Amino acid sequence: MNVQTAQTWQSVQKEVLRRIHARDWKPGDLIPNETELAKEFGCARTTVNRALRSLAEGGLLERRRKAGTRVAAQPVAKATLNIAVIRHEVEDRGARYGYQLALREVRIAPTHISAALGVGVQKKLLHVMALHLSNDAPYALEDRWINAVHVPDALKQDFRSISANEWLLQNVPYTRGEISFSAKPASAENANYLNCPEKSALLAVDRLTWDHDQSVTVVQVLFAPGHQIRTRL
Amino acid sequence: MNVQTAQTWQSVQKEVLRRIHARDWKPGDLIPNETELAKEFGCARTTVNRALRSLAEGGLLERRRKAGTRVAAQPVAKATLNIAVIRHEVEDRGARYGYQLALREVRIAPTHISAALGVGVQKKLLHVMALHLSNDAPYALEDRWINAVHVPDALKQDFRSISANEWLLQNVPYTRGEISFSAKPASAENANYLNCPEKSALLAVDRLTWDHDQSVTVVQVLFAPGHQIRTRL
DNA sequence: CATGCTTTTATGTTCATACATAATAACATG
DNA sequence: CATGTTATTATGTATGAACATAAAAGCATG
Repeated sequence: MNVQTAQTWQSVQKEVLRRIHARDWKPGDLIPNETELAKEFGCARTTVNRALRSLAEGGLLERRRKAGTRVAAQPVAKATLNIAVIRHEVEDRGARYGYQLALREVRIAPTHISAALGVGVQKKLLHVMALHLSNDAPYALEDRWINAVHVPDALKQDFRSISANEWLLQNVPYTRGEISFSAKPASAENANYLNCPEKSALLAVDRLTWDHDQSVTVVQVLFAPGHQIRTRL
Repeated sequence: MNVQTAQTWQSVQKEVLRRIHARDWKPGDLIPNETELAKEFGCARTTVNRALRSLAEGGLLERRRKAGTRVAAQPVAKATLNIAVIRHEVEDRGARYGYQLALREVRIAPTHISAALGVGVQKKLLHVMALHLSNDAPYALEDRWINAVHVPDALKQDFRSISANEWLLQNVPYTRGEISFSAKPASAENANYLNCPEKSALLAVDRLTWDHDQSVTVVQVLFAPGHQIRTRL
């Protein structure tokens, strides 16, 4: 019984982490319950709970009432990607941000777009394409459709000085969304904007956002060849 | 003062979320402090704290001592990707998983690999390539180097029936890692394994993991063309 | 007016206690 | 022995009170 004092939940977490990394507690193992740990560490059960809950949220522990807490058999690595405004992404890398509106039109969308947005095929939607630049070089190509029925204010915007990306985030709330990452070959049009060979491998990020039961926007962002999205584990 | 009873931190969070989505509290706005909200909701400050802290962790609120809590000016969308064992990824999609070891060798690594792992250029490392199959079709190509100095047990494994991916997760702990996503054109060798045209756009996931100050492994996983990594926002 | 010290304040955390809830284990009953 | 009921238990949550801490704001001093 290693009774210590002046425990913070972080210090409890740190010790638990140490034991997991040292393999005192191996993947799949049941660890002592909160009451026992609290006694051992000389702190309140609340404090142990805080430490363990936080680790469970990170996927390193699995907890179930009555069954207890065990070390995750295979810690599902949770990579948290911060999908920021593209301007900030560029500026954070210490580069000069540039923006060019490539196209703005109101028209009937291709069926796969209106289907994704869940609007009638005959509805006119706002279509915006824009190029984001980093130190004057093409950085990303944004191809976006906005549900003009749900977001009529978007029709008043010309998106010449502010990107749809930023305008929407500041002006239109959303309650949920989907995001997907994939690789796509550059079309002739893509290649033209991004100044790269046709069929180059491009990283594509597709997003679809909803405000309650109304779709807001669907967007594909194509990054210039070589672009990486990185994060810690 | 809308005094309610029987408050749970989830119900407080729900109401706060409602106000943000309804734009009662707009991006950038300062919201009432914990004590005031606790009074309004008729619950303890601790309960309000729990609700707001959780929202702040999700990036929707920004909190600073003394300065107070404000709605994030632009909610940085945090996409949490679950990087699971590839076998589980395939099985979760309801497909039959298959595994083929393509190559296993112990040799001096290319300099960019030994540099990434932070080992001397003359050190021999374990190199493993394997193909993961979904319903007998190529799903992903795993190209991995293992730091045999730090993980000598890996040399005893032949990786013919269990993938290095799974063996490492179950047997070797790590304390931190980096992960990056990008798009790459298929090399002739890639194309051969993945049964796709050369120069196809492939989604690449690169991982580098460390156990304290010792590198464990560096791996590149190339997914077959068309593969998507999806998640909710 | 700049600079450093002090006060104030909102969030952050700990604690003991109490009760809620999910899930297992034990038991009873047919 | 199968099945449904009950007790037990570990985590989950709420509370009030107290103190910690970061940071802004106010104040004083040169």
